[in-house]
Amino acid sequence: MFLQNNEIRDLLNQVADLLEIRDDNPFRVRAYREAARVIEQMTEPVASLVKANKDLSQYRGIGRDLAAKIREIVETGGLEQLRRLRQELPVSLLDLMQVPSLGPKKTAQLYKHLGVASLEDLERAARRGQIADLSGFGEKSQQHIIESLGRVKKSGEKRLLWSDAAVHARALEEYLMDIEGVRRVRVAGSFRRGEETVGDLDVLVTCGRDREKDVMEAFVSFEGVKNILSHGKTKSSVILRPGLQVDLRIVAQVSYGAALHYFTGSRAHNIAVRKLAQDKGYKINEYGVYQGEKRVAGKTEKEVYASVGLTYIPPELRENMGEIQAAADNRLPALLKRSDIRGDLHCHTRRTDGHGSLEEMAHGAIAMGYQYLAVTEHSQKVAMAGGLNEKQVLQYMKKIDAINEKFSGFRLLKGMEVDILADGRLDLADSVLAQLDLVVCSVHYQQRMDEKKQTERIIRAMDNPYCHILGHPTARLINTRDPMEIDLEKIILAAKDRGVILELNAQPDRLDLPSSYCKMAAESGVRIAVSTDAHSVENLELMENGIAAARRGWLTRNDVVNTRSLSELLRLLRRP
DNA sequence: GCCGTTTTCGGCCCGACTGTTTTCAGTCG
Ligand SMILES: Nc1nc2c(ncn2[C@H]2C[C@H](O)[C@@H](COP(=O)(O)OP(=O)(O)OP(=O)(O)O)O2)c(=O)[nH]1
Ligand SMILES: [Mg+2]
Ligand SMILES: [Mg+2]
Ligand SMILES: [Zn+2]
Repeated sequence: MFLQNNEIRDLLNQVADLLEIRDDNPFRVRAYREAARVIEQMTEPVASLVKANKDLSQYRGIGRDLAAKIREIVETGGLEQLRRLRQELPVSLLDLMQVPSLGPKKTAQLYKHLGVASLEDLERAARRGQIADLSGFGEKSQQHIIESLGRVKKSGEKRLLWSDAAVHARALEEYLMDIEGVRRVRVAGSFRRGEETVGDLDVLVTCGRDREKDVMEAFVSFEGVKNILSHGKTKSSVILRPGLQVDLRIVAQVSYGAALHYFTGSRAHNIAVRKLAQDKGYKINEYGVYQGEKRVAGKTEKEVYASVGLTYIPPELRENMGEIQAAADNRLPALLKRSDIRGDLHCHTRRTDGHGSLEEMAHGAIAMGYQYLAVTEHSQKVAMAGGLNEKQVLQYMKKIDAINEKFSGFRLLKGMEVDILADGRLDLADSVLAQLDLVVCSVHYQQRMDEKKQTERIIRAMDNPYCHILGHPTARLINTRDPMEIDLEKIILAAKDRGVILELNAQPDRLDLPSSYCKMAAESGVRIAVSTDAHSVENLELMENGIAAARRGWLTRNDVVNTRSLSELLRLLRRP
């Protein structure tokens, strides 16, 4: 099969690392890394673009040379340049680069003078005391290397799910807010951008005059700290007991906006905004926007953006993926927000594998401020969840009708999450589906089929006129299970043709349909349902997760069906 | 290697912390 975007990204990053160890032009190195980033962020598989003879140099950051190299990678599965580099330098040097404190220069030094080419070599050399004598190293850095060897990220070691990081973030915020002199605490970085997973927590703090030192002291003394990596006046890094790194930055109040902008990133976004400032005769750093020595902005992020002629850019969009041009043209979308949401279109109760009763879920939804909640139990095929057969569905519908009698201004929608069988038929008879308010169809079994078959299976399910929503379309579980091999472009077009809605499942390890495909779907005119797939009353609050993912996909109120009133929603569902 | 209503050549974001170093390079955010 053709290489995936992530595999192409890895090859380009390998070239970059090896060039850097060889002390090549740093800007050339950067160009490879930038191309790798662009490819990682692309929604479409690069292989498809190459096959379709698309001109890759249309992408900013990919020029004539890199376009040709990417094409070579897709067509041959490798890159001649990389093979040559690997003859010149052992590829295991890339492992050395993973050791904290070892970058390209020190790696080259270790290899050149001590023949250190692997982590084992490194440990041996350090323990024998050979490294301390090397120029640029000393006793401390040798000791540091020994300690750092334990912190090398193994391949396959996972980034934290956003929702897991949130638990640590909240605890830390609380601790920091209680420190005397602290004014503001903000978790920035990938966490604030709402990424699916985060590599660390980046926390910005402002405090009263001359309190910086004490505040920093208090931070590194946090009970959860296992390890202090660095400890300076304005910036420190620690490792918490669960292995999570936290970077803390302290600035004065006047720099809050500029610092928040810096620390929220992304790196690529920062570089692009700072470049804009340069072009306009300004300099942006974490302290403010400067014209010469004079600070001209920086108290708020809005000020920072305004200084370079941009409207405020929401954190979720800050990836240098078109948001800066859109802000310059004042055409950023009004992103989906919590107050837009009128209901939830996917949940389970105790009748199958949920925990709440129908009444409890209804009251939970009302407490969320909703007009409707679709109860979508599993169908019979999903036996381990106690899925319902046709007869049971009809009985259950009566029960829901009875409960709905008690409400005004709110309704439980009679739904089902119907399993898509291996051949694309649905797990319940059309005669039953026809009586439901809402049908979510999703794949639970046989997720390993070749792409063509799997895609046909799903499109066949969407052919059923009662299929309203395609549930968790890729079936991925973040950090656990890869997405199914499917042609999502085809599925999006098929959904468009049939009036099928795609689900953005808000479960923290699903976030499925992934954001970039949500963007593609919305651009194709396909609507999205942001659904929690709640299995308990508390789970209804996962809507926030879904909204963050939707925002990263540039979705607006208009793109999302569960922003509609009940009557509008029902009108918008396809009918046979 | 990329890029261009200032440029097709000459720039490419900017700064904190550490350790090794006599004034700063390397790494990292
Ligand atoms: N201007 C500038 N800012 C940077 C650079 N590297 C990092 N930053 C800023 C933007 C990042 O979002 C922020 C935090 O850095 P991190 O390494 O923690 O990255 P981030 O949180 O985006 O992703 P992560 O999930 O931690 O891998 O610091 C850089 O090279 N230049
Ligand atoms: Mg981070
Ligand atoms: Mg960080
Ligand atoms: Zn479900």
